[in-house]
Order: sequence, then C-alpha cells, then structure tokens
Amino acid sequence: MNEAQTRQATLANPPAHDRVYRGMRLQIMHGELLPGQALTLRGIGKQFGVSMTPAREALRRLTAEGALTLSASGRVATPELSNDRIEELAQIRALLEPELASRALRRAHLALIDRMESINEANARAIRLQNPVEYIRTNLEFHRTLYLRAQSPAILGLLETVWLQLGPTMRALYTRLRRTTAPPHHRLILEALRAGDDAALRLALRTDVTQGLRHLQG
Amino acid sequence: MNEAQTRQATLANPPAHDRVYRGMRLQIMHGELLPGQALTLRGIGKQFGVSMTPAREALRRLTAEGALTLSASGRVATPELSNDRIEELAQIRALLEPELASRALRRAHLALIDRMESINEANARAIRLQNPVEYIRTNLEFHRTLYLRAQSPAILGLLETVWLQLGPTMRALYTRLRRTTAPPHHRLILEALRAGDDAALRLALRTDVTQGLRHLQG
DNA sequence: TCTGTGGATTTGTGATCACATTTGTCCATG
DNA sequence: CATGGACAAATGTGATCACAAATCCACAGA
Repeated sequence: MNEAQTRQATLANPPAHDRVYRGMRLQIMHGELLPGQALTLRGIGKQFGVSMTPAREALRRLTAEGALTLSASGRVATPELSNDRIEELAQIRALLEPELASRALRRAHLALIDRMESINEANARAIRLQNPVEYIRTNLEFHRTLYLRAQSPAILGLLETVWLQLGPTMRALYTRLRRTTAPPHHRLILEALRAGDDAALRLALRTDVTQGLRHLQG
Repeated sequence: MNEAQTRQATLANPPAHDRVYRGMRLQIMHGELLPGQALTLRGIGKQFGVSMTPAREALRRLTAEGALTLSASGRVATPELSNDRIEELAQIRALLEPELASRALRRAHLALIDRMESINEANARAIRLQNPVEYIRTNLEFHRTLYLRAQSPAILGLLETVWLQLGPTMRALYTRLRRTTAPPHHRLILEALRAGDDAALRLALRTDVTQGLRHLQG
C-alpha cells in the first residue's frame, strides 16, 4: 500500500540495531580497532545512543560473521588471529578472489578500469601519508570495485566476511612494518584487465593476496 | 510474571540463545525445513521454551550466516534460492572442498577411510528408505569427516555456512527427483584416498559437488 | 467472482529491569 | 615484594512490556 516510511520521529528508517551493525562493521573492516580490543554492550549502546538490546543484536551478528570473538563468559572482542588462521584466511582469499576477478573480466569496460586506477592513486596517497585506515579502506575498495562487476553476490558476500575477520590484523600488520611503497601487484591487475588476459589476471590477484599477508607470518 | 528464573547456578549449561541457535541450525542444515518457511520470534521461543529475547538472538545469528533471509519488514524465513545463487554456492563448494580434501589427504589414515565407508553405507540406506533428512545428514557427515582431518577450522567454518544456506534447497531437490541410487562419486573419493592420489581426489570432490547441485537448475 | 476496505490480530523493535557471574580493586598477610 | 581473599563495580543474560507497523480476515460493493 502506502510505502511512506513514517517511522517514529526519534530514528530514521533503518532499525537501530542495523545502524550499530553497519557502524561497527566499518570500524572493524577498515582496521580502526586493534586485535584484542574488548567491547561491552553498554559501551556500544552509549556510543550509538541506543539501549543494550540493539547493541546486543549488532554484536551477535558480527560475531556470527567472525568479525568478533566470543569469550567463554560471553564477552566480545576483536579477534587475535593465530598464524595458522591467517594462512587459512589468505588461502580462502586466494581461491575466491581470482574467481571473482575472472567473472568480472568479461564485463569490465574502460570506465571501470579508470575508476580502479583513481582508487589506486588514493591508495598510494594513503601510503605516503602513513594513514593505515585509509590505506586499508582504499585497498579493499580497489578489489571490491572489480568484484562488483562479477555479479556474484554470494561469493562477494562470503569474501567480505573474510575481509572482516582480517580487519584488525591487517591494521596491526600495517603499523608493524610501515610500508613505504604501493603494492606492486595492483599495476599487474590493471594491465591484465586492459589486455583481457584471464590467466594473468588470476595470477596477479593470487600473488597480491598471498604476498600482502605473508609478511605477517612469524 | 515468572519468578522462577531457575538459572541453576554453577551448572555449566549453555545459554538459552545458544541452545535455540544449535537446534534451529540442525533443522535447517539437515533440510527439515522447506524453502520459504516463515518463522516468528514468539513461535521459536515457544518451541524451545524461552522468551523472545534468546529466540531473537538465535535468528539474528542464523540470518547473519545466510541460513535465513530477512524480509524488509524484519520477518525471517528459510531462503528460496535463485538458480544464479545456487550456481554461486556450488562454485564456492567446488573451490573450497577440493582444497580441504587435499589438506586432509596427508593426514588421512585407514581408520578414517573405514569410518567414511560406514557413513557412506548409512547414506545408501537412507536412499533406500527414501529418507531425505537422513540422506542429507549422512552426506554432509561423509564430507565433514574427511574435512575435519584438514585441521583448517576457518575454511571448514566458512564451508558450513554454505551448507547451511543450501539446506532447505537440498531438501526440495531431494523430494523433487527422488533419487534411487547412491551418489557414484563417493566411491571415487574413497578410492583416491586409499591411493593417496591428490589430483584424483580433488577431481572427485569437484564433480561430486557440482554434479549433485546441477540437477536443481531449471 | 473479484476487489478493496475496515478493523482485529500478529509481529518485530527497543527500552528497562532483576539477577548471576565475572572482573577489577584494595588491603592484609606471608 | 608477592599473594590471596574480600568487597565493589561492571557485564552478559533473559524476561517483560509498550508501541508501531505489517499482516490477516471477514464483508460490503461493483
């Protein structure tokens, strides 16, 4: 019938628990939180101006996606990943991302490549400015821009949960080894896209993914 | 007014929301619910003898894993997957499961293969008895028994969420085409395991996964 | 037979509270 | 200086309630 969203004056259309979820999700994926950071229901609730109930639902949702870990006493915190687990998550990325890139290749037109190019420049800028959050954000946006063309929401959705799990760890990685040069494989990815070379594209993504996380081992 | 909180202090029992989650999860993964089945918080609460709060947390968790879909009005139901989505999920299985099998191959000893053999016989029995839930259950157990040896909890966890999403659909598939013979690829999997042939094992799993879901298309 | 319209019922959402348990702090004791 | 125990604060859990929106259903009108 009437599609008018005449919600209560206090809040906008999206439910409170969804706003909390989205906000926390961005913070985690972009590496704004360090590994092992503890979170409380009342604290999150206060931060977003809601009660415990929506905060609880948001955190439950995030723990279900692996973005947060649940201690035995029910306390939530950002995960501190073991080396084995990092290797597993990197392997998942190495399996899914070449597939998504290959699916996107057929649909990739010039405007898309240009957009990725400009995102890559923003990424290089973030490195110059030593801004970890912006570096992670633009790096993920570079990949996501390509994968959105794959028209494969299920695979992309699963991949994003993997990124979520790696968020705090990637932040810790960045601050530990302060990189000064842009990731070299982004150029290879763009070249393979322009050439329409499927094999080269898959290889470039596999190396970009595994290389970036190999530094964390040890 | 329920004055009997009856928390049974110091009795190490899982929280209510966790019990609800596990129960619903099994029902979904084993195909006890058909696609499109609607669920209500109060209904689930009554079914498990708890209030709305734990039921809400359990359903939120399951929707986060893709086991349930959330309508615009906030109602939850088992997913009705499109053909495209089924193809995507099958592709994910085709990528992850050969990898898990390969990792398990090095650690697979004779007792494991024997156990898989007996599970496979239970699977064939379920087919003879035309029992869809038991068929799905033993089929998943066959795969999981192998993958547990891979010692890769992150990959296996991700894969299980894919199985979850396919649960109701696999049930619908089964009742639609009433299979009468056991899946032929399980034998190939067992043979490749005995021979220690990595390439053959990967291939057997890829075909087992894609073949089983190809029937659903159209 | 079909349609839409009104009200009654069902349902999800968010706040609040009681309670058991965990965690933190401080001080006495060895 | 280290250790442990008692007390206080903090925290997750689950029940309950009010409320608005969505859904359902009977019934009148075309």
